Amino acid sequence: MGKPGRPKNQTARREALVDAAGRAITERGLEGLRIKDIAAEAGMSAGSVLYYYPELDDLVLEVHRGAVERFLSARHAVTDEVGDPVARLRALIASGLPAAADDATHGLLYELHGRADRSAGHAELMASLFASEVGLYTTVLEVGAATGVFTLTAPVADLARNLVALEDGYGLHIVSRNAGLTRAEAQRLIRAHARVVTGCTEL
Amino acid sequence: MGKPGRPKNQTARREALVDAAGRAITERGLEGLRIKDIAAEAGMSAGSVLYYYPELDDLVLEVHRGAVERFLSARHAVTDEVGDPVARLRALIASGLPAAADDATHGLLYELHGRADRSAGHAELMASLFASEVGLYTTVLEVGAATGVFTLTAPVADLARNLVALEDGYGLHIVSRNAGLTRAEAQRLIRAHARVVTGCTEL
DNA sequence: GAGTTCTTTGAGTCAGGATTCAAACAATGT
DNA sequence: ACATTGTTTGAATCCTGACTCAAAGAACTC
Repeated sequence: MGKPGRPKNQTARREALVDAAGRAITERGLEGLRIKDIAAEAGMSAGSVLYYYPELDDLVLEVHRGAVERFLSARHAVTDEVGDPVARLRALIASGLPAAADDATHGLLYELHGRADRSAGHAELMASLFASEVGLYTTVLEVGAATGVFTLTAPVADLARNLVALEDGYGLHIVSRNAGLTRAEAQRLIRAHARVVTGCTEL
Repeated sequence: MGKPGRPKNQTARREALVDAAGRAITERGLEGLRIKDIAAEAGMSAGSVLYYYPELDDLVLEVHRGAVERFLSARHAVTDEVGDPVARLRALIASGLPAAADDATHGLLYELHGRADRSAGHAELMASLFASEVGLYTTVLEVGAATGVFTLTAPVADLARNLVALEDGYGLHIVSRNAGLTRAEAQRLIRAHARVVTGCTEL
């Protein structure tokens, strides 16, 4: 029937599996994750999934790692495009909110973050993501302050963390389909906050 | 063996089940929820659980509803104790953060909020909780502004929402065991923010 | 081109948990 | 006391999905 054999190299197949698992999770959620679905999504058999990932948790952790990585490099890319601190900060804020309730990346991230309270690995990833995001805001704020465009009202580390926390809070509500809170509104609110704490009216 | 019969009234048993399910969820998580566990926790048989809740989702939704209710009335109680707007705002902030990583109520809430993206019922509860919390902050801020203790830097509705979003964002990291962020630190950061936007230095 | 190794498959087994259900019995009414 | 109805149980059944494994076959070696 099928076609047993020896088709590909290991790393490529693993990537395919991580990819497939990511899709499966966004579709049915972590709770509804079945290795059969992963296999189907990757176009292989259930046996192969176990062959590469005897411990399913490892696969899920890999999905998380990948999502964090992609998300961060996307944000880096977005902010590196412009030099002006004001435009940068704006871009940073925009890139931190889910595009819509069904934003795939954010959906994945929040779903996987939910594992953090029971899994050290996921907790670590979540914490490192937070730290990196704080880092992004920190540098942008510092550049702005050095240029004189921003007048910071508090230690830059504090401001950066609050901005990330705001993102996370609003992001959570957006992916959760809170009807009283659109993405545009959240963006406006975060910007308003940024305007106050940087003393920069043209934000 | 056991003792079949007709022991109690319906509403009491349902409450017991909701209670038991809540405990089961905090222990093993939503994903590991087994009706056997609920039954054991409630001191009855699996059959009885199905008798009262043929649809398990209804039970979980009830747990969510209960958690939101308790959480809100606790926060109301805390802020109603004091009259001074400054003390009130402080108390409100303190009551919005998880006591620790294993805070039962917050754990439950975040776990259940995670369902919101797939279940309209849970989404509604989450949204209504958000709205209520915004309401709490709104009144405190308004009173403070009227008294002259606060000088608001933006529409009160905006400030209130940002405060709740901050709580949610930091709360998420606290229950997720983010090692780089203690409850005390989060509280300090939110207060610092509040100080800036209310222009109230003694916060 | 025969042997070796690595991959893949799918059928089969196994375990765990949901669901069903008949029996048992308490409460309540008559 | 008897009948009726509402609750409870646990054993039996059914289902789903994880996991096993022997067979098949590709790639690679020499």
